[in-house]
Amino acid sequence: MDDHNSASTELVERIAKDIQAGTFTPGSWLKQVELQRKYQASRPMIRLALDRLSQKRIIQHAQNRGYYVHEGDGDEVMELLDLRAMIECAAAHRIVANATEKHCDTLYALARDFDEKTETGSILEQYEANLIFHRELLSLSGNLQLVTLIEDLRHRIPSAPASQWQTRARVKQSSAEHFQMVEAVSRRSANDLADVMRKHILQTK
Amino acid sequence: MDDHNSASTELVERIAKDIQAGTFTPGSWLKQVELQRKYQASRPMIRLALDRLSQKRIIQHAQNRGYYVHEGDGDEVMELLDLRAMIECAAAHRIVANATEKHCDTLYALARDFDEKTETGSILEQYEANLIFHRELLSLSGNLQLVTLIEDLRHRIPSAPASQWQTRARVKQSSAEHFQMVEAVSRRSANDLADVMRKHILQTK
DNA sequence: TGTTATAAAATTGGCGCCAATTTTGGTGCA
DNA sequence: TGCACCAAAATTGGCGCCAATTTTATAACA
Repeated sequence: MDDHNSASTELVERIAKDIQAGTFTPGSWLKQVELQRKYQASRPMIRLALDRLSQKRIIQHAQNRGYYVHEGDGDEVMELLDLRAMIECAAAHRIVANATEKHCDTLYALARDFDEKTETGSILEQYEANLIFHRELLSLSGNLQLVTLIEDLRHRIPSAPASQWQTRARVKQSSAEHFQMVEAVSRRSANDLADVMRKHILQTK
Repeated sequence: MDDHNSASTELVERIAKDIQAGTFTPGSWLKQVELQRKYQASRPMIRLALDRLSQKRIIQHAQNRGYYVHEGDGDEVMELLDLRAMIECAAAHRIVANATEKHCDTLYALARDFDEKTETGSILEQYEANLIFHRELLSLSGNLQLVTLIEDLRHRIPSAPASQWQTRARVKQSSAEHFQMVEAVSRRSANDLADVMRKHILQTK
């Protein structure tokens, strides 16, 4: 469909992923020539990608100085997490209402998948398995806009990979919470699901 | 702070407002030369604005064909309204918890303001007075991210000014609902507030 | 008369250039 | 030695150009 669009979109996603992965730490400058080399893209492409990322609040822009990775204000991060929790909890009722037996099985499989990555996989693999689980869970709300919205919100939360997924204990707890969510869905308990989700999100600082 | 940014941001807002106002109807093409004339801006500026609007899902892009005003899929519009309702209702509890007497007075004043615009003001004035009321109400949630998020969501709902604010009856009902919201806040009834908000949002098709 | 092929016009899209601004490094002075 | 000032280098930012594609208009043909 769109050829040009896919090129720049892909570029945006690659940079965003590298920011999440910690290749570019919060506060560091994203120099255009450097990005040109790193991603083998033309200058205008890079500039477009940077503008899009700044619109998404993933990076910030300073006139005549350039773009730098957004440093999460303590309050802002809390607000974003809070907002995520609000929305996802509100979706809990829809999720349990729409979930069939088959959906539960799928969710369980994805939860197991994440759990395995916990042991063997790289941090990036863990991150992605986690994303897939949550995407599947939220899609049960029946509202596709909600799924993409939450994903956008996620991107806006500054990555601190070192602290975020640092302790194995925290990752393991996340995995355990995933199973608790699946269980709550199976039991058709919206309130329990909402509780676990809120805890899951807010603790995943 | 940002000079360049403010220029393009302003341009984006002007075009967005014109789209909301119905100057550009859903489905119509946004030709770059035309926009250049209309907004007295350079080609790259226009292109940047168009890209930003397409990222915001306000307009859509077709490779080598151009940009056109996003035509709301029936389902998509419903999902967006549904999402708005979910989030705002979830915020209802926070709102009543944070609202002081003074806040209620402010809200009442804004509700009255909208009501007056209902009689005397232009459609655009009504639209803006409505926006201000809701912004004030939502800001009581204590979460600034939520306020801007809802505003973004609003922009993504295709305007049909002719049908949206067409009937005076509907506008009057909106105004009445505003007062009901203020009353619910005053009575510290989160559930009532949530109910009115949901109704208000979903009926404002 | 309706349809297809072709050419001209219009529109979009990518790229490089150069000016404006900021940062950096060095020099002179108290 | 520390500080202020100045010049050079680096970086960003806006603009116009031209190629690629699509659309429209025209003409030829069944």
